[in-house]
Amino acid sequence: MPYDPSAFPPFAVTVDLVVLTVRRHSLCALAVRRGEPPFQGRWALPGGFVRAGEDLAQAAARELAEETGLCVHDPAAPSQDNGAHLEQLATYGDPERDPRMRVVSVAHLALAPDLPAPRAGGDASNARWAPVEELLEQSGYGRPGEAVAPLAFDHARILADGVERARSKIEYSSLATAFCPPEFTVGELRRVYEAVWSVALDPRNFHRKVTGTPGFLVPTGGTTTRQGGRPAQLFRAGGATLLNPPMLRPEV
Amino acid sequence: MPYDPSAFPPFAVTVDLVVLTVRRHSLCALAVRRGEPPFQGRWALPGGFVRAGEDLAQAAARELAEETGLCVHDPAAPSQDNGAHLEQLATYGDPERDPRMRVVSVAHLALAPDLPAPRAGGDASNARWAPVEELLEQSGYGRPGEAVAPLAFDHARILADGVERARSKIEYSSLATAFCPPEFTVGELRRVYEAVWSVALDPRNFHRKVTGTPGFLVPTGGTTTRQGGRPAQLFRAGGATLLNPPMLRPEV
DNA sequence: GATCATAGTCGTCTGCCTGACGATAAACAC
DNA sequence: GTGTTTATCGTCAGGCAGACGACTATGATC
Repeated sequence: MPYDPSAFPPFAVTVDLVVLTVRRHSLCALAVRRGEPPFQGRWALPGGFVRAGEDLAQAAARELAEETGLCVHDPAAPSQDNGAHLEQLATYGDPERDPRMRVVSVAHLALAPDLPAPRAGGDASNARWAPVEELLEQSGYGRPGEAVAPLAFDHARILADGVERARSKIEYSSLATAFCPPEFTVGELRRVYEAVWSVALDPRNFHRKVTGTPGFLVPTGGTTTRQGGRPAQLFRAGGATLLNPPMLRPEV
Repeated sequence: MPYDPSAFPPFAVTVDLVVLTVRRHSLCALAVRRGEPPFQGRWALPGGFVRAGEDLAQAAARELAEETGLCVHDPAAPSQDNGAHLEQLATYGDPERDPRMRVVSVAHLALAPDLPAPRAGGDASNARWAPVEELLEQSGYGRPGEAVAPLAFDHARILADGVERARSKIEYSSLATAFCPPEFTVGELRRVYEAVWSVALDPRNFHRKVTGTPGFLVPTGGTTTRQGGRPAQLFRAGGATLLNPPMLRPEV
């Protein structure tokens, strides 16, 4: 069909964020409470409209900074610490997903080290880190449990997709280090895997695997005893981004 | 910020398709020649506007049918043959990507068995299957070679992302069978892997791997000699979608 | 200070999978 | 029949992962 500027319907385009972190041995996501209809009072993923001159990645980084204060880790400037990993997740465009109008949401996935309490921003009257299994209960994506209202819109689906992406991506990439502070121990990294996968890993085999993968971990020379027990070596994330062979996720 | 219907800029939303197939031992993508500005006369990926009441996946399936006649393989109705695999790839929303207006494109990846010559549809004055390396030359995503005009818009980038997705996904899933006709031999499946990865695989180890993976291949009982040589067993794709352990892509 | 609990680190062993490659089988071309 | 092509089965060595023993170094408790 020939080009006709009036032939296409207008859409609103938003970015929604699945921000994951590991707190107290469990995988948590950032949720904001909606301060207005629709879904007023319900929990939702942070997000907002893409602005006129703005790229999708820019919009996601801006929203992330507004909600958490996190700066996106720029591979060109690795000196910047506390930078989070941010990547595009998927796009959700069901015509019925927002009752107000036709909204297409480009969801992004952010991985961050454990942070202090989030600050609520924008139209959210509250914000919190919630265990993902708790957020996904009552939504068909988790085990039934406490009577918690499901996430607004299709955000449970988006969160489930983001969690699944994170779970599979730490298998074959060094992304698990994005959940850790700049310096961390092998045990802390192992607890990240255990929290994200909800499994127990053998500390000895895990240690052999991560220290034996070239470029994954770089020793800093320091040690720490913050976990109790024998002091552990401190590491930084090495340059390698792909793990080959991958870390194997145990069968359930 | 409070909700204000006038606070967001309007976008056009399109779907673009990376349709891949294997022809004559090389990975090919569907390209359409643009019949109008911008980029008039240049090759581009097929695609079009998402309609008002249409889901993104519906729009992609509709465009695919318009351009190729392919029906999307519905897992709920596996009896339908010649069904292609279709999945969302990524979304591209650079403000400058379309000089006419602000367009966000939700790219999809389709994998199809070898097809007869494509039919040009919509505003395309021509359509063809072109080897991906040829389409990616001159675009910074392939080796320099013949003087071929690069793809329109950011379609070279989209194609490169789609090809990379296909290359990595056949490692750990049974998706390579989507490139094959309903019944195929181990050798034909091997040539799919060889074409997509541009490598040579050992026929004996490949045979051991695919026949030894439960649920990957189901023998139909028939044999064929369409490749010459000793008759080969015919298989259908089994129910397994994930390959565990994965097929290993040889180092370059 | 001895003992215990906790966590980290190094080794060993076994089984599975892969890559390399030899050998055989069944068709077709001449 | 001989040669060529493709399919299929087998063998062997190396690498890696899971299971698990052993030892080390700290803090807590008695």
